[in-house]
Amino acid sequence: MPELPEVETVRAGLSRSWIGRTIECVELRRAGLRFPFPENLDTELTGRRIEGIRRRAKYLQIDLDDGRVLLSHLGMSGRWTLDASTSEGKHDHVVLHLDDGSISVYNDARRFGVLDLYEGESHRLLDHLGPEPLGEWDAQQLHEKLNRRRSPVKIAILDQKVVVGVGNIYVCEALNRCGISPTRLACDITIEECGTLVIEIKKILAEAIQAGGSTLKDFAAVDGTLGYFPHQFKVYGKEGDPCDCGGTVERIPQGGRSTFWCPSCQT
DNA sequence: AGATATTCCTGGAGGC
DNA sequence: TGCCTCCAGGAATATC
Repeated sequence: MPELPEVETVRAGLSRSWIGRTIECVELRRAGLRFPFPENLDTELTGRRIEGIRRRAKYLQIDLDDGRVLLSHLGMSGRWTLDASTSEGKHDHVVLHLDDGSISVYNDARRFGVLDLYEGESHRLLDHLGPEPLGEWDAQQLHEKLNRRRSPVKIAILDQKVVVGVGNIYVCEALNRCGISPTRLACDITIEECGTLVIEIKKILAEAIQAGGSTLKDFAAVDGTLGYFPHQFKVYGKEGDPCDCGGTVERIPQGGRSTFWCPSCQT
């Protein structure tokens, strides 16, 4: 499941191949993914040159030469494959033919992804989003958001209005590094603890981007060979394993998903 | 407004 | 081997 670091690496990979290219032909193999595609998406994209690719939260914003933006979210299993040799895979939903003769394929088994076209600054999926964790994000901002929430801190951090891009894996890892129990109420997290959380979240995301950049310098994330980064997790998926502190990693359900944590050192 | 439940979807894992 | 059930999860959406 791509989290922010994965999306950032995909952005870098796509940028290298796509920027400056013109889309010559678009094949839509179905009418939509999570949401229906906008009307005539294929012809609207045809002839457009790609001028840049930005990222907001886990959304990719592909800037086109007519001022419009192609919005792409990978959902759980979405994947852009560049220089595809075939576009006949089982879940190949969208195919772009570029003016250098290459073929880019969007594949998404679970179809939680999004592909949309918009113009201007505003989009319904972007407008409500909270701060970027790797931007000017600090303890004060986090504390203000957590302050008025009575849900567990782990659930609150997953809320895109609190901070964007921190998914289930990295919130578990960050709380473990900070020694904070995922079951604590958000409003009980002190400003000092918010400071630690902000620092650790920034660090863990930056490390993951670094790992992606070095391990996947050939942009494996978008050439179809890899869905996960070979990243070392301390608690995520480690139920029953020993924690560094000597305790044992446990798994508990929170909001219908799994939280991995160590009750010995996270209090 | 905030909390909670539901929803989308398929592949993979475990049980028998 | 095969069938069945359950689970994973981002995040919008509806409901209370």
